[in-house]
Amino acid sequence: MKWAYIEDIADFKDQEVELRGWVYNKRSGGKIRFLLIRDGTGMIQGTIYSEDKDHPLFQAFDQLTQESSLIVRGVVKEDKRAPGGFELGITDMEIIQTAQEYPITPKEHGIPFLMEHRHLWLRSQKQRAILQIRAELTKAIRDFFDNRGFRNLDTPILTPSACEGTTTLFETEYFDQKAYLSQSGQLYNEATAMAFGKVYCFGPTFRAEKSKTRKHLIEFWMVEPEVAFANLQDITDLAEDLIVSIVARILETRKTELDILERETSPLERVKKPFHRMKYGEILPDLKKKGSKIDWGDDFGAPEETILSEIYDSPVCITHFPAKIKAFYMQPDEENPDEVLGVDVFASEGYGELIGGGQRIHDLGLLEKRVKEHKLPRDAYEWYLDLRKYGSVPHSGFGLGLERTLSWICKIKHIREAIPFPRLLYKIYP
RNA sequence: UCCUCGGUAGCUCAAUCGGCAGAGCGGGUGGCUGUUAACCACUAGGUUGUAGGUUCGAGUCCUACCCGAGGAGCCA
Repeated sequence: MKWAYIEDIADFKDQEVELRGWVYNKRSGGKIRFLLIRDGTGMIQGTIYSEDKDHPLFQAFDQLTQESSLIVRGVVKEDKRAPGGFELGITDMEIIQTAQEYPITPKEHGIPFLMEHRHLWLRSQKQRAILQIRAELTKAIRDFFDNRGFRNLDTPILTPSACEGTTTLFETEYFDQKAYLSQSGQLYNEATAMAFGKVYCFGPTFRAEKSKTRKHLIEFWMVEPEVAFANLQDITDLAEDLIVSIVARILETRKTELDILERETSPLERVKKPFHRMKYGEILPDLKKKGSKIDWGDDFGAPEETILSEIYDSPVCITHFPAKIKAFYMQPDEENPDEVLGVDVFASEGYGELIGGGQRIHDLGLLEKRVKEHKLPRDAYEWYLDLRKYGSVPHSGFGLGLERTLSWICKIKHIREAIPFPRLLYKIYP
């Protein structure tokens, strides 16, 4: 008999199939029994009917507990009464393992309990929907860059020094040296961009910051493109195109999952080019008008991100930040050296910063000066300075946080649900 | 790191002024021909986060600690 997956069940109407999966829930009614089976691709209701109270299938059914694993065989029937529109008339059942009392019952649970059982929570409908969209999002991002001729070149996770020298890094041993977990692939991207023109890296990054908010993970995934000869304008266009492209893909292919999450799609449908683009200095008066206490030179905080999404109902690009709040490698604006050619993209609906990036310093002298000003160990950056000695060109790039983007697309309350196993402040189990 | 709130059955929660520790779900037993987080009846299940203190008496009040949640700063 053919082993089928539930997501393809419509193709097997009136045919006999074998399904392999787990018990999601069961209900019984005297001479009829209902079994909700999930197989990782979907869910279907199986039915057993008999006049005989002691029918072997009833006996097997009665043994089943939530999340027991089993193989069932039967005929696929279309039935409007069944969730999903199809059901399986079970003719044969093989129990693989009878699950012990399953902790996550089909009732409400609290966050601490669910987090403690994250390895099981992943089986729930909403968690599956979020992570299904995550998988599609990753694919959409790769497709976007691959289709534009970008080369995917991985950057190291173990690094000899800080990329930006600001945020706290995880330190580890590297034989007789110290090493740090990467917090960005950018500096290495700049090297590969000089070798390949257009590159991107896509991998995990680590921040040892003691952040405890719904927008922060200790370990998160980031895609970082870097383009030789690109300026701020070019890279802002790229950032817009990327976001428009991935949102469109999710709307097109993951409607079912967005429905499971009860995600209203109209804010996503509004994600079209061009985005609102403003200089930092231009947006300040609007922020202040709405109650922000920000002054020129302050970085955006949570209140500013909230206000931005109150003013605009789609993503916004902010450029030309004060130099002192940005990283050492940011290219200053020629007309106004206190400002740098950086761009941040803020999501709508209060989800905050999705993208941070901009144009990098390509002048050797200026970069050397910045390294000194930021008190960075010059010998660790020697290779990075080399990139400015041998055919230096203006170049730009950015980083997009995968989990933040996913949180926004799914409109979930907390970023911890946007990754299978979140690493949170002081929390590394399971 | 700071601020706020919380910890009672496997889970979600209740317990009046300090006065016998309870319900729903889940488990077990039985019932029901179409259930949709099924339903109905019965049943088992407790070191009230830990340590100390006040009191005739503490889940409740006080002190310290542990754990968790929400928020801030920093960032993607």
